[in-house]
Amino acid sequence: MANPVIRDDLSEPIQYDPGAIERKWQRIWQERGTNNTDLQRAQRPFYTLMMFPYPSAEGLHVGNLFAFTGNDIYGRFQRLMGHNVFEPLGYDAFGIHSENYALKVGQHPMDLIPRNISNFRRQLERSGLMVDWRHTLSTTEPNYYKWTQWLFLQLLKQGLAYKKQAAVNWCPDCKTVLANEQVVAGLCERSKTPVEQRLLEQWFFRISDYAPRLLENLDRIDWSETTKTAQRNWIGRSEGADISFKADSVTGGRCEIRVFTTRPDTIYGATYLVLAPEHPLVDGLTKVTERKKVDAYREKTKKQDIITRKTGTDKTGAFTGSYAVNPATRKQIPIWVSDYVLMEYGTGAIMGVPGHDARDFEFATRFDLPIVRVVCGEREDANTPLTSAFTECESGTLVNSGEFDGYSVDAGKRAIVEVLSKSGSATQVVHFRLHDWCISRQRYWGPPIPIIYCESCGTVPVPEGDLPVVLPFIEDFKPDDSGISPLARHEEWYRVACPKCGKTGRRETDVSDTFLDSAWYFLRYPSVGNDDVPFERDITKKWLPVNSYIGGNEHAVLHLLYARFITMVLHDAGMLEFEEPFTRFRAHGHIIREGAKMSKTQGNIVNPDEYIEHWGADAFRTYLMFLGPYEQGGDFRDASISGTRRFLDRLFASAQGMSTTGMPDQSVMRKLHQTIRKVSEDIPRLSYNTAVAAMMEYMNVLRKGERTPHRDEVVPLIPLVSPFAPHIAEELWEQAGGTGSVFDSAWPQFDAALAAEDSIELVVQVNGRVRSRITVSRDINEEAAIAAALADPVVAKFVIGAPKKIVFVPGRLLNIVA
RNA sequence: GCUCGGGUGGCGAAAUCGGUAGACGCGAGGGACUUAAAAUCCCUUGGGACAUACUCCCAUGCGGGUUCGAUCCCCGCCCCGAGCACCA
Repeated sequence: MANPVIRDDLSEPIQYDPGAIERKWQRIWQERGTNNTDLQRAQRPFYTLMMFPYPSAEGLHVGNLFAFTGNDIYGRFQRLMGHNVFEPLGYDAFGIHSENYALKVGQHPMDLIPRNISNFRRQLERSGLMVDWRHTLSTTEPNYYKWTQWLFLQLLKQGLAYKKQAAVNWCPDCKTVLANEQVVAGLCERSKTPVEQRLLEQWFFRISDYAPRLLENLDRIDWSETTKTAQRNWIGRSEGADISFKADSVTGGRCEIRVFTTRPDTIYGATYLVLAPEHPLVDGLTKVTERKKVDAYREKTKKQDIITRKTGTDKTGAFTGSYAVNPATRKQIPIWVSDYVLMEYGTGAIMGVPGHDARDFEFATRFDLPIVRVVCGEREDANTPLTSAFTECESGTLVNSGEFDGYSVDAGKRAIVEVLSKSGSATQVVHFRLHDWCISRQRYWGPPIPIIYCESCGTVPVPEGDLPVVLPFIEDFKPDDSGISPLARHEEWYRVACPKCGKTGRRETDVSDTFLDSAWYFLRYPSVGNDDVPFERDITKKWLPVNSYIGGNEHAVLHLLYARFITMVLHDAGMLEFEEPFTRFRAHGHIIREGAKMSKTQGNIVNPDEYIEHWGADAFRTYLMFLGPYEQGGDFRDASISGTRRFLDRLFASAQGMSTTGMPDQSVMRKLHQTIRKVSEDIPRLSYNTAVAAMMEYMNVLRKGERTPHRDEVVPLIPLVSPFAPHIAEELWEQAGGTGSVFDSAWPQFDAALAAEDSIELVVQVNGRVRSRITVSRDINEEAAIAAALADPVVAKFVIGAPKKIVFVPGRLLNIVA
């Protein structure tokens, strides 16, 4: 054990040299394996996870570092609290982003990505994260995506993967399929060309089967409320009824049109029906006289791209010439076709209730269809004309609704469905807006979907023993006008023997969505190194679910939902004991710079290397955590970093000249324990900015006046700052004679008795306005407080006559109402 | 349009349960040290009134309300950010 450093000559202060200290400790951590976790022998496992980055060519973004540092602090804190913390980090390196960049710079992603990863690794190590690098991974490694392909086969086995025709976004200029995220206002993000729609055969996962569970479980997990809300909205549960309308088909015979509505109470106001243009019943319902118009309309809407259709507001449509019977009114109502009804949602057909739905009102006005009031509020009656749709239902009462007149909206819903269900024309149902997950990508840079098509055997899964289906190195990976994957140009790759019959088959040439790579990576980390299984049973049981997950809220409805879905599927297959992967999730905020968004084009991106070089990683980390509330983000201002650096300078200086004799100052010790309490409370709730502020405050107290701080006043501060500034903490810990790593020491114990103040400042208000502050004993009672307050001349001045009322908040405030 | 955040000094921000508005930091001003500068250290710093002090008034996007007391709760608006968007 080293002796505490005691120096006589303080005139030449030892300079704090972050560069040297950080290099030294990063080397020692590496040599001693300080950041490695013994996963097998850990007694109190704590898995802390951050969303893994996409390793871009530009290098680590300061936003990544902001996120990672917040996670690292939490992990280091848990370690000091006695947990065995596992903090892995890997790379999400497949995907269109990497591919487009590779195309732009004319290099191959297989060359580019390893270079980017090693640059990222260098930057991440430099920033002092407590990452166990023995467990890193990249989604692009065959020994990782082997298991991504395996996962696909498991879903296929469970009947949760299927193939169907679906529309994709197509950019005619880039000659490529685009992800939805790359279509901005109907235009290709890169070339600004209008995006077209193409119909292609695609693989889907039945995530919509899991909608009820994905929704219900949200009540049981400790996640940021904003994230849960986003998922709830995305899953979009709607309670209502499917109602059947009968109509005569043009080919003779009756047919039944099922519509979905959340407002069965308004059925007496349903004056027409609308089918989506793709609805299978449209053909059979279109009269000869109308066929031309209807066909033309369907053709027109088919050509329209997804975006125009979604954002267009002017209602269009065509009349089929047929009529259906409203089961409530028994009246004949016309059947229309319009693209404001979506085939993908509900039953692809609706009943038009123009009086009580804004869109139906617009449609009925446009095509002169009857508008009937069937609900009125407190100020209307059955005959009050409608100038817009009346959608208020809280206070609504049914009118013009036959036997249901006078019912409230809620009672009407129940009663009408009940009556109609007796004749079999209504069923209570729940619909979700969550669609199945399309995982096919007609691109190169992803894991090939492990399927072989055979003329005699059909769709054949690649046997698990043959995995991985290795992504071949090809030069011409640029997508072309054909709308098929670049891999489809390589017969030598896709032409293979059918695993079942041995005849010539053809590989699936699409690759899977990047989001599938990231939907299970947290299961892999603990088992990295074992290539025989995707995740080891025992180690998974010990380490999962993830204790703490931190990431950006932009993934609230994509990655976070997919990861939950995949976990549930594996749970149902008996491979996992839990069905929710992340016990606690917190969304971090985003940082901007000098009030503006950071962007490449604006040239205002913070390069972490330069800042770390200049200020040191510790000061940079501490500043990132100090600049704003972690869960809300903040404004990165270059001029402000000096403040956190100064704090570390002072900390370093204070630790150089500590006195080891005599007793510590009592009021300093009181402040110290108040600081311990504050920091211990702030870190778990990710209130890092206030934790740093509290330590700065303590530093100000410690340095007040011309005194040499006592060892006992300084040493407990070292573990306290260590999560934020790990290198300087290790250095000071060593200097102070600590054994081993500071991270294997203990978090300082808060002593309530030491922190307690004897006297307090009691705020005295008169009529709710602060008039004075008096110093009194901590446990002063009401009478004594009143007496002391009235003795104050300023208070006395405002209290005229006997007080009407006294409000006394012990230890805080006294309010005299005069 | 809907949903979720947010709006507080010159700036980044605090205020954990309805109880001292502006902690902490930056910047700015003044001072000490220095031949000088940097660094460091000390003091001041929301706005206004008063010669000064004591003190008082105003102030948390805007307008109301509840309360002894509102940055915080309620009602009605405005603005900024993010996400979703014809979801019946």
